[in-house]
Amino acid sequence: MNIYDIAAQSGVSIATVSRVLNGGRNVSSKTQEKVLKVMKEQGYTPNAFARGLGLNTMRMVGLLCTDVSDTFYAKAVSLVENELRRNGFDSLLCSTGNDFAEKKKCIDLLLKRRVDALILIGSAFRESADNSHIEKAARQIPVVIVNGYIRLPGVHCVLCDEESAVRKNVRLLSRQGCDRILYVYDTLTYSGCRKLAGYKAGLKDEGLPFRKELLLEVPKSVGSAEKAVSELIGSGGRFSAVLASEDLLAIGALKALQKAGASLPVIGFNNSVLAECSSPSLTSVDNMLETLCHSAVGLLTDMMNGKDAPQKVELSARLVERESFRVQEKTGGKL
Amino acid sequence: MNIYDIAAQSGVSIATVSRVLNGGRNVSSKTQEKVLKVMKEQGYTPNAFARGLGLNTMRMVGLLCTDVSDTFYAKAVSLVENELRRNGFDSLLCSTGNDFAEKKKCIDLLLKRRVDALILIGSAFRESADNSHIEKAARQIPVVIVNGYIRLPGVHCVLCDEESAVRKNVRLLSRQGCDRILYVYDTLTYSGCRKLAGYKAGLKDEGLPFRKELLLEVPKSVGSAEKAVSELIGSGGRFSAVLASEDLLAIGALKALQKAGASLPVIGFNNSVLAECSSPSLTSVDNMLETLCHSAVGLLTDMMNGKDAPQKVELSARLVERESFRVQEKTGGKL
DNA sequence: TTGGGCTGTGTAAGTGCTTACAGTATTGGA
DNA sequence: TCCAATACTGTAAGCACTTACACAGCCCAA
Repeated sequence: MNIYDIAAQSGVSIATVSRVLNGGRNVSSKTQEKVLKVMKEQGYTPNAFARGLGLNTMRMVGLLCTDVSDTFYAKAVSLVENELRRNGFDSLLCSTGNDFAEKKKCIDLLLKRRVDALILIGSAFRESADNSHIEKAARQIPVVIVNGYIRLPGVHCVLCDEESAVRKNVRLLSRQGCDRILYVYDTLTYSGCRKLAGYKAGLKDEGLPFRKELLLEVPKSVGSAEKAVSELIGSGGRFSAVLASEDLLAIGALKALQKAGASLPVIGFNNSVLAECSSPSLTSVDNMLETLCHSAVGLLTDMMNGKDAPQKVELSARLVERESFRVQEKTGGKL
Repeated sequence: MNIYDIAAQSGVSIATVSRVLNGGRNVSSKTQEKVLKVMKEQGYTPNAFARGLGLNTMRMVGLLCTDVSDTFYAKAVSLVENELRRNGFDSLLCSTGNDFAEKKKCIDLLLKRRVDALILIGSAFRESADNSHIEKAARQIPVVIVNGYIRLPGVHCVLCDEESAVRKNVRLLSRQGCDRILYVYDTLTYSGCRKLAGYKAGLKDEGLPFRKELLLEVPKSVGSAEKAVSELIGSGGRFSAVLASEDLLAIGALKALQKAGASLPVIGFNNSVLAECSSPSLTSVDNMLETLCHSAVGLLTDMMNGKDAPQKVELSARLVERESFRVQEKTGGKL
């Protein structure tokens, strides 16, 4: 069943059928109706590959994501996918894990698929790393990074000012009298570096000394954060509040504190579902993921339509206060 | 840059180049090397659309998922995508939400894209619903449902025996002396119905009466479950344990209990990250998602290779005990 | 020396669509 | 009544690949 069959049965040429397929411009409404009717009767579906070959696009966008099973990235993928579909694009998903080589391979894979654009979601990018594969992609198609930043020609970035967010948090805690703020973090991606910078800047703002022993780098899981914080407490580490680069880590810290019978302000990051799940529920930074994803797709479609788009879009974050912020007021810090 | 250019520069015909592209059978190793070298030099990438047209496949699989931002589904998508990629297939993702029409539209979309197979993930299927679109898909390509079940020709299902799991949980709680077990659930998908059936069967096993007032249907969120359970407690509802169809709901219940100053055994379902995040951490049913996803892709590839595959694969679930199961022992139920 | 089988290669006919260009019919104004 | 403009429609040439089939060259057994 192809365009020739439809043409024959409609008594028109394949060109006319094709025109109907592509919106029916330059086709009399009578002819169009006739052709559409035959198509429907025959249950005809145009061959997407042939179409792709002719139009040189299948309206697909590649989504490269570090880990879809991560709550935060999953949300981003969901938002982006929906927005793309609303714009007539389907999403080819690659969830790569943190492995650099795997990411590279996936970008190649997506380019081979001839996707129309690429969206990189929290892909643990660092400016310092070898980003030649991204550069290569950007030479061919529009590339947008969600919640990350690399300064490269043709690579557009949509992110929120996480540095300021953390900085503000430090200030908040300091003004509440917390002078020893523990910072728990995982991988130092671009985002990770910015947050750490915010932590340091916040300390400086408040005239607090930066102490190496209040930095805790751990793998990204509740368990590892809990263990690390417990150990710190066990070995006599003293701190009066906890800031984390990720809700998961904040929750781990919260658990460690609970076990130690302590109750300190804890602030997470990403404002994921997890924040609602912990007890006490977790105060967290909302990095405006909805808006980010919306803008990302907006940028992309603009670029695909030949308009030019800003190289960097940066939003402000928003603190969502929950119980973990107020605990100190009730019970007093104990560490 | 196309196959003609490569052929010309290699001094061979396009047929030979094509053969090299497709594995190099019937090509002398000398010729193959020569062609590969030219390809590399020229940075040649074969056109995927033309390839798709010729081979009638682009090695893509459609992933239809109710909601990728849901922790459980996200994990499934991640596992499936990885496994597919390992088998040389890319994943076209559609996250539809619960809307029936949207799902239908997405299946059509994916069929139009000429995907090689379809994987339906937790797509809230009901046997009773109109599944004609799925049936239609199954007539064209292999279809596998992960964690759901519909009895339809050509539709293969991979799931775990959730009914038995819940039934066993009821028994466990009953043997601990809990005679009024609250069941909190959300949508009655196939999976949802099976779990509810397990609850009822478990009660019967233990000679406990089924009480309508111990059923709580709520939207799938922490907040709604918390609210509903709080209200139940407030209005004098009495129960001695909580079973939930979903970790989110279990956590909501846990929070309501905490607020009421009560401590009862609570068991969730899915064994998601959330279970580790709550305090007390949540005992939950592991429905073997890794194995399910692995088998699903196995089935699919078998089917695509013309082998026949079982219509239904059913695994046993596994209870993962955490703190929320043991609370009663420490503090005694209070409701 | 011949012929059959094998290996490697090329020719050409698909694969199903888009679209530039040409051509026909129709309309309206002069 | 005629001509130009307009509105449709068709022809045919892409698009970049795959692969059936033919064939050339080679080896080896008869």
